[in-house]
Amino acid sequence: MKKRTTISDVAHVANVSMMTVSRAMNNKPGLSDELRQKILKIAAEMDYHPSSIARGLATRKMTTVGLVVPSISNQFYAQIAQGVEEKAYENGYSVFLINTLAELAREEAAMNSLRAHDIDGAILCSLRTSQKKVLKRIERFSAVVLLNRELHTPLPNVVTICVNDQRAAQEAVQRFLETGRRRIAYIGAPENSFSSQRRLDGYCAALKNAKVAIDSSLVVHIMPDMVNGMEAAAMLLSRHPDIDAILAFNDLVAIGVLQACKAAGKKIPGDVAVIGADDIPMSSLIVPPLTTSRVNLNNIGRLSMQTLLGLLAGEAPSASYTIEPELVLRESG
Amino acid sequence: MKKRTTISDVAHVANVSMMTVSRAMNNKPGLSDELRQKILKIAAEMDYHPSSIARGLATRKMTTVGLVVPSISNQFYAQIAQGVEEKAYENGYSVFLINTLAELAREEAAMNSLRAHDIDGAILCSLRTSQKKVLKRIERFSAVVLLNRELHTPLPNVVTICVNDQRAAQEAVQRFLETGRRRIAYIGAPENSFSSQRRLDGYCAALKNAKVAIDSSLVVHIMPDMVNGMEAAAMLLSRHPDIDAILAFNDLVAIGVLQACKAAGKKIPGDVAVIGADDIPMSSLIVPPLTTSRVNLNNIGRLSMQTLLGLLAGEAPSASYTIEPELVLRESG
DNA sequence: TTGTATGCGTTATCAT
DNA sequence: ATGATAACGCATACAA
Repeated sequence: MKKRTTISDVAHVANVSMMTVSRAMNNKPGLSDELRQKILKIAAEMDYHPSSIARGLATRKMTTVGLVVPSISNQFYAQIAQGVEEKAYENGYSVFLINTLAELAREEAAMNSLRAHDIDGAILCSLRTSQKKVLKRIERFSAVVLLNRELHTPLPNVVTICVNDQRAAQEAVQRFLETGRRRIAYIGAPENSFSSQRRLDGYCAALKNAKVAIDSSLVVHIMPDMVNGMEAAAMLLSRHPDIDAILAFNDLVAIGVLQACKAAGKKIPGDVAVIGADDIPMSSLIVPPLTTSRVNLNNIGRLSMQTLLGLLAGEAPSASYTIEPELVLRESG
Repeated sequence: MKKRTTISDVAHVANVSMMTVSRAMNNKPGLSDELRQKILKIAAEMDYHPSSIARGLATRKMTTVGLVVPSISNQFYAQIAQGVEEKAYENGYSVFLINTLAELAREEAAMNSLRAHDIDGAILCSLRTSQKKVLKRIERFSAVVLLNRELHTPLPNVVTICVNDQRAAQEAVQRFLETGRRRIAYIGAPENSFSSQRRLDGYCAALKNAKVAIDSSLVVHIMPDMVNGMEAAAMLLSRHPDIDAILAFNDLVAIGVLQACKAAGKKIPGDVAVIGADDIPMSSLIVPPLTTSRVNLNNIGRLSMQTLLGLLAGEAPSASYTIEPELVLRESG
């Protein structure tokens, strides 16, 4: 490995002080344009790139941010991550990626790691850590964006961005009701998932509005993926053959549900209507095309990073954003 | 934001020197067990976490690695990233994530950024940068893993890991030939994609072995996603109605192909057989289930990180790995 | 316009 | 076993 070129190396070659090189590199005033150009040229020739850690130590700004997600292999977070990274790149920031697998210990480890790396800000997605502990950790960061996680105590350096899961679920169930369904099941994520909880609230609200009794045996909680969705739906359909609609936590689960319905000989949407959430790319391509609620995840990622940048710049943006999903009516429900 | 607790703060409270605290925190010899415990306890109470950037500046080891991918929203890379991050976490490393969108300028920017951040090593996926420039950049890193990119000049600090795309494609085409197909199309990624190039090589090799003439009008290059796959297949089928098999660059493209076939009234696999690559989760669930070649992407990610760690530890592992995909026969071909 | 001294938080090295 | 000092690479504050 080639040795690092330092500002001192450049200063020597250019026959100036380190400070002059520093000023030239950072586009700061205090030297003639001619000299600046000369230094920049020498730096380029020497392939000099300032050490951001040394700079960070000196300035206490690392131009790095942390992105904490349950799992980057989940398309939901991958698309958000793409948006975050794009916006970060556009603004000269680098991003640390950390997966937590939705485990509390990992979430804590993630926040400690980010702190150790002196990140400027963090985007924390779907945190399951308790309110109290979140507050405890957040006070060590200068700026935080909380995605799909509410915070009861507003803080000046924190913005929350939440998808309106409740409204989306409520609309979906209303759609079921309008098309004559009455035995409506909900396949949610684990109970400590805030998103799933909010979707359950919407589900209950819609049923209550329509004066349809809530049957708790029609509500199940699973780790939300295709296979579990399929199994949960198969179980529900065998125990409750009268089910005529299923609201799924997300599209992955919904696609599993579709498979289970086919296997059980149920026509979709004739016998059972199905609605998912997220509108992942495959949802429009499977048979039947899935009715779902859509949010632009890439935009959410970009918005999150943009908001974080605002916070870092000292702006005082609104303490919370709500992203409104749009119900996409296709054939499954 | 709360002010950072430093080693000096802890030293004061514990009434010892900074060095003693440092030794205690790093489990180094040079102090009684009793004192070590006392210091550790005080550090914990003060919520002291060493600054990795300061430590990095002093030791020139940042315990960070860079992961460069074309796009994290592509499931292929997302799953690899998951494996990389998991293995990194297990070994106390943090990972910088950078998307390049397969753009050369971005790839260069990515490598400069990683260098500026003094990362210990990098995992570079599907790099399109020229051999010469890659060598130029790589010499600044102490360890590099190149994924799905060959390097003609072996270097002591570089390991390449490649999926055997050629063999996989060759096997797929052989399968087509064995089932009587003769008009076999290939829908590949852009021409500067090494993976796609290798798949094309396999495609040609299989045809040559079977003494089937290669018709270049049956080969097209697209940005590999579902929609483009669908459009490319529709175009191919309308121009060449006699096509009886299509090899797709990956499953996403293959799924698009499936849609196009249905729209064109082609039975699968009766009229047209289709084989993809990657075995993404949905491939087994769509109708008809997709024949494809499978590699364990999470494992590849873990292997990459493991290999990088080995390199950093000064081990001299084999200069290259080849991952052998497995043809998964389902119903589409 | 340019340079010097100092500090960021930590560890290596050398001393005690 | 413990501590003092320098150094890592850079920028801030101040001086010239």
